[in-house]
Amino acid sequence: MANIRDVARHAGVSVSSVSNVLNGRSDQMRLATLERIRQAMQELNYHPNRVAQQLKTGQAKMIGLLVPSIVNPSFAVLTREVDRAAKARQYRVLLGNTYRQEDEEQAFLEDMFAHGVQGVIVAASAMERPHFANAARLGLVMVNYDSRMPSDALLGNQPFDSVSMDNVAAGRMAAEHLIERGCRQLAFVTEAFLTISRAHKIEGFFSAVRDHGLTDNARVIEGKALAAYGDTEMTELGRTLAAKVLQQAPRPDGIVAINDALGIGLMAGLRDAGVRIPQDISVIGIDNIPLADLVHPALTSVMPPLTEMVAVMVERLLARIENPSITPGEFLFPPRLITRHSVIDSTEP
Amino acid sequence: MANIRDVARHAGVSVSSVSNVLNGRSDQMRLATLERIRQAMQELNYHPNRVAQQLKTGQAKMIGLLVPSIVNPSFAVLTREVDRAAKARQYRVLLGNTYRQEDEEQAFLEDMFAHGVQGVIVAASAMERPHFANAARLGLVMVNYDSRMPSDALLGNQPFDSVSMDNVAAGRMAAEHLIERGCRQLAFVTEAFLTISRAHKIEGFFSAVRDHGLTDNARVIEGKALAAYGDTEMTELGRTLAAKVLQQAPRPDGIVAINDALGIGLMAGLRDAGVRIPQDISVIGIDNIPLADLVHPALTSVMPPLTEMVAVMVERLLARIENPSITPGEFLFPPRLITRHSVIDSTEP
DNA sequence: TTGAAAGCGGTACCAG
DNA sequence: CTGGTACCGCTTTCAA
Repeated sequence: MANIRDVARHAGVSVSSVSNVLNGRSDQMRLATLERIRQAMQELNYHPNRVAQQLKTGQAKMIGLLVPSIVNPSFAVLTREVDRAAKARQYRVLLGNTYRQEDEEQAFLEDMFAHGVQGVIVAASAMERPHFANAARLGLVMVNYDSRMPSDALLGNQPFDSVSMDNVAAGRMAAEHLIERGCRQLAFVTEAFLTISRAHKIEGFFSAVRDHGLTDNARVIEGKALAAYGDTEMTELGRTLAAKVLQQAPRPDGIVAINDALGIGLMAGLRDAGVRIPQDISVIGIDNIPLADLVHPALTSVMPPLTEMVAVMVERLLARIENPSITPGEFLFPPRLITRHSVIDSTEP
Repeated sequence: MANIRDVARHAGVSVSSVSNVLNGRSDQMRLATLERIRQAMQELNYHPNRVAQQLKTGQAKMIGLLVPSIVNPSFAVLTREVDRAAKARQYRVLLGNTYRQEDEEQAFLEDMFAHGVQGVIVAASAMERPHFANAARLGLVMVNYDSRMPSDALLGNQPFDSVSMDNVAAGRMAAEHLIERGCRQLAFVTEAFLTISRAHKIEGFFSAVRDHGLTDNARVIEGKALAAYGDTEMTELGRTLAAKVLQQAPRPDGIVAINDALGIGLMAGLRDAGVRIPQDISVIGIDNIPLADLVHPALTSVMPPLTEMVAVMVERLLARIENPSITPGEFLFPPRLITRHSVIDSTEP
């Protein structure tokens, strides 16, 4: 591995000159010198040592990505997008699975400091935990994805950016789709633990229901999952909640599931009970995980515009690393409806 | 961020002493000094700068993980296990999605050098591509997971470790399970592109078939996927191949799918054609992705003992970084059968 | 326009 | 047992 001195010697110039071309300050340089340096780099197959650069400049060219579990397809897709966006700007991704555990999160943040990583994307974590605020105070730039803040009291003076789908709109969009397709007895099925994004989805759901004068026919059905980070648990919960749905009188004919995994479990549970989907009951999810396409009937879902969201997250992260005085902001993205086959189409025979 | 000099000053000792306790060379040290240093570290909330350590020692405390696509659940699970194993040894994981593209792989390897990463786990890639051998020559330690070598001619003098499930045994185990459960018309359904692991699975399949005198009733059914790295593609291929399966005469009553994703698509396609699973046709996959549990009927599958395999991969990686003279080896792991509900149980009524 | 040299935060050798 | 110091590879003044 050749180093900058080798290149300088080989080109018969000083180290500084090589450093200058490395950093794009070759405008004032004599062309012949520039050429000689370029040549030398080529011939020695020189690649600057990022570690040394980093030690000197404090710039890591790495961003951290903290996810509850990479095995959850939503986060796998997020990770791919982040990797893509980072690569486009010559950054690499340091991944951490924290299973929503405080000690893992804490350890991950400490490692980010130790590795000189200045920016981290934090997905779906309880950002009110003190170690996040603490890390922010110590200069770590963070962008939150799909916040789980328990209250929005803090919004506006958070120490990090927040990028989410407009969950109120998503809840409304889901409910409205069901209503449009002719459903009149609506239910919102969810995990009992209330996060801000869940509260927003429910809020949107009820706002649509209200607009259509269906308030008396709408309700929330909830149950408690054993663990909240896997999809298996969500699916199991959905399956369990099928019974609860069928106990309702009058029985719902349209259901919004808080996320696709739960919706898929719910469909399985309903089917086991002899219910036909969508003929007897329509189901719509929120998330649009790849699995939605593979079940039968394929699950209609409301999806976040992930690529755009990730672009903004990475952009903000790098901008705020550059210029720490930028005030953190909140970014909301409109959801999109992906129509598949789990919602009845009354226009068809 | 306090540095080692701050600690030394605070404790009234020299930098070297602090460095010594940092590196566990405190045995010869006066206890009082040790204590003072410990105290100082505490009080200043000192965390050694890994970047500086790395520049000095060349040790990165990071390992690279190259996967075709993190969105493929098999690789997501692999990634989680690698992250776990790495964490247990105080390492972090640098992730790269390369979509099996040469330029992406090449760029990833170069970045590993630039970041001072000395060990990389390479999953399911075409290891005969020259940039891998080249990276090995330049000192990068690699462990291959689930090799895609087109021929085993090179085995034994490869520049990297190779860790795989015993694919012959896996193919045999799958076929034997079907036969035991009463299937007599067997088919092996696969993607047409032949990798070594695929060839081995097919070999195992036929060896079981032969042992039971069923050779005349067994065949391979294959199709070409548009892209080979995603699961969506595999699932689509499976769906497509359902028609081909149903054209066979006599119709198969037991199918081994080259991987779970394809098996899941196949089940979807068969179901759409009115075939009941497992009553009409049994399906068994190879992989055991989390999805297998979420579809209906849940997919019986042959699984690699992933946790053990990852433990070996990480162990070998770190051992060979420590001592580059260790000869690369090949490690084969026996598969396990995970019984679910996609294979008929003739013992039940 | 180019070069010399200090220093980023550690490590490790050698002296005392 | 502890301290002084050269050095890892690069960036960045400051001088020439």
